[in-house]
Amino acid sequence: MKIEEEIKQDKFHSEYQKLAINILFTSNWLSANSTKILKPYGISPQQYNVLRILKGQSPKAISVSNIMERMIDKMSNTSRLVEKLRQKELIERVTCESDRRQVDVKITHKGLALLEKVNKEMNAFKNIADNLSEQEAKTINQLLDKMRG
Amino acid sequence: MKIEEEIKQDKFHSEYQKLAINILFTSNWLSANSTKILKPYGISPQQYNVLRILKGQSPKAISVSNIMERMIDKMSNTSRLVEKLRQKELIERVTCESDRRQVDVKITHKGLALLEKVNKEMNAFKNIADNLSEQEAKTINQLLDKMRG
DNA sequence: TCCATATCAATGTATATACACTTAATGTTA
DNA sequence: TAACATTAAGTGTATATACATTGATATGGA
Repeated sequence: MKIEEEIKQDKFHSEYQKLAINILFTSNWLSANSTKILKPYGISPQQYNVLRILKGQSPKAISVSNIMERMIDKMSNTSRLVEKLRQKELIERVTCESDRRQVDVKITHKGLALLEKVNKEMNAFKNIADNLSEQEAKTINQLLDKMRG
Repeated sequence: MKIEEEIKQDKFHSEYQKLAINILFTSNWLSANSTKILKPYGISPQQYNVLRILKGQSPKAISVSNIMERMIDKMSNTSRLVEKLRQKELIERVTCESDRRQVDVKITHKGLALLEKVNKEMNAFKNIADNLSEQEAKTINQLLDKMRG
């Protein structure tokens, strides 16, 4: 559906302004979708993002600041997110011996098992694939990268 | 900068997964930018969105639920946002006489004046225009609309 | 008219977020 | 090595958010 209809605004100041609004709107649309899928599993999209990052490094551990660098939303509070995941026993956290300021974080078997189940449902990206060709997805990816400069 | 570098992830499961992440990341990037510009004016991006919607209707008033329909983030709490703006005297709120469940909301002179000043700075969209042609912006807009189905 | 249902806005509450500040450990250099 | 700067992580706090619920009004059918 056209963004004009989604937010009932029939004209925009420019194609660029419309683009900014379209990106924000689409992002919220994607988030709402993930939140809904993740809810029954008791994790937020941000926590899911952290779990995926840790799975990507598994079985190695990485530091909290390394997690932060890899997060989609750099502004979120990684320490507290990690603590939430630890309470659920989805990750483990150990002080790094060689640099005692750092904390080594690693996904647990329980975390990997959860991710396995969730990922199946997270073929929410299937929705996207239903509407766009792979080439079209690639085009947007290239243009967004270009846009951010 | 390529999304791969932004979040230090060198490969994705598919072009579609990459697209979802790219949209979320770019949206956060835009939000962080607006938050920074708006901060000295004491309003949040959501409050800015509401003010713009009200300006679009000015001098007419619209109901809280009409505002909600037009918001980029439909999930936010419009009642409370409106109350914040009222406290700052940027809008006014009157119970609708013909339907006493509704509330008529209208932007004030003070609100319009603030928007005027902010909008000048909000040519943050200039950043986008620096990197993309109008045709490229249009292409992304069309593809995002198509993507949401 | 009466009652069930729908709609509009507001509120309660748990959680999340932004952002400044603190604490502890490590690096640097005079 | 003492003094200062930097880095990593955690914390305090005000605000924002998601989401269920409430309360008031309106609507539509028996």
